[in-house]
Amino acid sequence: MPELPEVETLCRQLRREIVQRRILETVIYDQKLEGIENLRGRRINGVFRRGKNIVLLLDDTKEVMIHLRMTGRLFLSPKKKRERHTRWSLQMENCRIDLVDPRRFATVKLQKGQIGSGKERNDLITGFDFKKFMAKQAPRKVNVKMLLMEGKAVAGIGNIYACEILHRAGISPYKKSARITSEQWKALFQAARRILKTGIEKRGTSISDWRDLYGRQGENQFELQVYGKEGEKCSSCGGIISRINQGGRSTYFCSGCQGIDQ
DNA sequence: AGAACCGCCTGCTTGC
DNA sequence: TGCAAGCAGGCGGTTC
Repeated sequence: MPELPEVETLCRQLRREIVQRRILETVIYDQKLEGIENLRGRRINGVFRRGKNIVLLLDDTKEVMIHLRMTGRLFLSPKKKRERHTRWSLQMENCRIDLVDPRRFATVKLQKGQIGSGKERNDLITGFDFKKFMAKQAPRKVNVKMLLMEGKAVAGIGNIYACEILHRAGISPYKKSARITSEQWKALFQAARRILKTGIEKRGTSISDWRDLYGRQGENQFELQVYGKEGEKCSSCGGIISRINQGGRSTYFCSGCQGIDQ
């Protein structure tokens, strides 16, 4: 599932391919996406990431915001036939970019440009306001795992990276946010930055169907310590990794390294 | 207001 | 082998 490192990977690759290029045509293949205006004739002035959104800045002050949700992928498709489950297509003057999404959760929105409104400062890679986090988010009653996955609290973190971050930080997923000290939060965010940066360097986690713009697998799946490893031995302490359910989602953790803290 | 839950989707895995 | 049930999960919306 595309999380911050996967989306960042796509943004970097897209930047190389389509910035300053003109759009010849956009095509909708899924009724769910009907209503997206045809962007014919506009130029792409920039590509950047906002949380897990990919933002294409257009030359008319508007922007296209793409969210891949779970199974969405963007492929550079030189001349090939459309892949199965192609939902939307961006025909550029130099290439074609296809949005492929088997489960149809992905969204594409055309909206007024919000550049300069990146005031949230809740992104651990592009700018994080620790004081604001400590004031607004840290005192909450939700457990730390679910807080990490809330886009408004911390941008871009989904299930895989949340599990990996907590393992690296040595914090139990059960731990209530309000019971974590400022020092512990600092250490947690330091661990988070390391995990996310490695994810970006490895071009994402291809544990199931993630592929980059060129259809290549990432390599971060080889870095995972707990996610998807129920019953396996923890590489740090030799304990057995467990899987629990939190908010309807699987959490993987090592009680040896992270404690129980229910 | 904040926390918890629901529904959107489809392909793959599991169990009988 | 075949078919149904179970599972995966981000996030906006709804309910408690």
